[in-house]
Amino acid sequence: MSIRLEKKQLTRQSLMDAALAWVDEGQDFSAISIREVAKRAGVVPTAFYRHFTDMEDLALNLVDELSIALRRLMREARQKNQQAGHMISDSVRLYVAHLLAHRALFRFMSQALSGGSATLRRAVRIEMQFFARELEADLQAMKLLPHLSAQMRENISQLVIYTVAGITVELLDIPANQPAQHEKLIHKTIAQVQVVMLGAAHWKSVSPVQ
Amino acid sequence: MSIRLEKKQLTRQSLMDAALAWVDEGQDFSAISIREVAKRAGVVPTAFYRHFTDMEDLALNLVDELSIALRRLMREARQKNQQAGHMISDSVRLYVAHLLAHRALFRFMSQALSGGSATLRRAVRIEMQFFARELEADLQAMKLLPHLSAQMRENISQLVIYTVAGITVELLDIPANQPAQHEKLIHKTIAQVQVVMLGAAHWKSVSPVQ
DNA sequence: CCGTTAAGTATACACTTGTACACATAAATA
DNA sequence: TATTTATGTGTACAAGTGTATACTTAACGG
Repeated sequence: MSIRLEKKQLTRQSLMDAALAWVDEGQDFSAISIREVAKRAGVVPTAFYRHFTDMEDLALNLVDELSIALRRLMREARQKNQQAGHMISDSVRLYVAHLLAHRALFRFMSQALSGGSATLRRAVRIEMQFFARELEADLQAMKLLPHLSAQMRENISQLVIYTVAGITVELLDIPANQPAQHEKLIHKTIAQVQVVMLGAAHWKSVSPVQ
Repeated sequence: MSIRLEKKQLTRQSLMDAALAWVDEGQDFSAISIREVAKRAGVVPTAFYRHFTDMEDLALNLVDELSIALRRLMREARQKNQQAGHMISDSVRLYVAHLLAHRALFRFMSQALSGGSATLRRAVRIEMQFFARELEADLQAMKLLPHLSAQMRENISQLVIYTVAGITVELLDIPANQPAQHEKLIHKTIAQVQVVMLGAAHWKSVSPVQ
């Protein structure tokens, strides 16, 4: 890459990192200003416009980073869980590890899911849908829940995502130095996902429980 | 109530309504200013301080309104579903009805759950926990899932809440005039809750699915 | 090597923001 | 009825905001 582009990418990343750092401090993404993000990136306010038109524009680029993080997570999960005896608990633990390694990014995600502009919300939603579809594909590949329709399997996958989204919000509010509380949450979530999979295994198109 | 207090409550409510209206327009709660909320309430900026110290203070009072709405929802659910053949689907439908009747309040809730200040997040979380505990109490009263420990029943209740939280975010992004899409989501959610309850019914302390 | 280009700077302007302070006025109280 | 009190007003100011415009200067391409 040319020197000029390289430098450009550098400040661009500084700007995005500055916004993420703000979120990581517990501040709301929608409450940061262009000037503030520029200041923290060590750059003059107007330089911001060389990279993004808007804070929303920057946010959409953060979604791309999120996307990469999620894909990496999935790849790693597939490598580790191929023969699988503790598939669910391993996956949840792996997710939590990634979550803690990218706190700011996941915080941004859960904020953008219900805050932010309509387009931003949509972008995050699409990422989560993609994640759910991949999960469905894995279930199919592993010949799990073969008695269910593909649609129902995707529905189940989405349910698992929602469950995991629940732990996400809770974990992000626990200080990083409280592993005991982390463990509690993890166990709870593992049980929840297991209940979901157990229910799916017994599902027969029309459930006896209504 | 004295005339003075009555008038005070009136402008107080105007301020809270103005903030909710802002959220209902799709704007972020954390992005509204004291001046803006005062303007929309038809009152001078400094009058705001006669009622709230902060926007966060106002937000915490909105949580109280939310709390009332949730309690009303639970009471109604109990009255309607006593003998119950379609308990799950009826409950989900009732929830969606309340959600649509108080769009702004639920939007505020889902924003505050992951956005906002730590205390605000905590306040909303506590409301949801309360909701989950009530659900557990109902399960117990109806002698549903009697083979589970109280803790596991609460865990299941929380799982149901998360599931419903999922539909909440999705529903709020569908224009109000698209009942067909609403129906789709409702059916999906009903199925999800049924899967959860089915899994809970088959749960035997250590799940065969791992 | 030298003119061109584009990333970052400097300055400027019109707004909006939170909040302090002194004030008006209607309700409460004595 | 006279006095006090509290809700809402009007004005003011320093600080922060988005963004337009003209600029420097280092890398690029012929």
